[in-house]
Amino acid sequence: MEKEIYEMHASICQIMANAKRLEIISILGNRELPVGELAEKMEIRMANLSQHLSIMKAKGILKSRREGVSIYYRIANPKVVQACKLMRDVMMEQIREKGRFSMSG
Amino acid sequence: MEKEIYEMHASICQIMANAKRLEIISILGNRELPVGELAEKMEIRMANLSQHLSIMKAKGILKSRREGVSIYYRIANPKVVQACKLMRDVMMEQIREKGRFSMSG
DNA sequence: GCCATACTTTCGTTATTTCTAATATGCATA
DNA sequence: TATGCATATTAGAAATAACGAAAGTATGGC
Repeated sequence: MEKEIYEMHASICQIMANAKRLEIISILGNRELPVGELAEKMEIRMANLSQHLSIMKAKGILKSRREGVSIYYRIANPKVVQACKLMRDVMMEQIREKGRFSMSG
Repeated sequence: MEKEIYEMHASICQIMANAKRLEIISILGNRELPVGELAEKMEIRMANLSQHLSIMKAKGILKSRREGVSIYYRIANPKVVQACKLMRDVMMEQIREKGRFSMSG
């Protein structure tokens, strides 16, 4: 059913609908980092970061590997980064065109 | 402030985090359609569709023009369609790789 | 001016998301 | 096996989003 495809599609796009998850994607880029280091860079509580990481991993956006006591996360598919860039472009073009950007609207 | 950029970015990405809005983007593609016709294709109530259209227009994803009594909507920036395609690819690759896709996870 | 059509807005309800705090797990080393 | 460190999970509260129903607005024809 076509509608189910849209549901699945929406559920994966939802990853990018959160500022902290976008920050994770942006910080990780093409390298891998342990959770603690990410938390430090982002200045958020580790429990909260861990929740986001687990959501992103479950959706297949991130992958992780353990090295001793720490767990390294990385982006699973570079297309996610591309898609993010495109949407950022869209936003930037809007800001330029209109001189503003309505977050609430 | 960098954090604000992520908030703005998230708020525009949020458009794609909803099945009906993805369907709107997919149906519109590079043509324009009046609201009634969209509602018919999507099989949803016009009030509900109108709500989605208004959100998308406010975010600059859609543009509209009136022609007599009907209002035609179109996608404002083709990059949105590209971004959608990329995320759909990510999803499809996952389905292929894993033979499954976890929507809830 | 009055009515029909096409669409939009408002409001109340329900569902989903996000966060913090607290608790639990997994691994390494003594 | 006991302890400590890194990370994960759970529960519950607060904020946000989505929907339907009903009322509102704009346009065109009579």
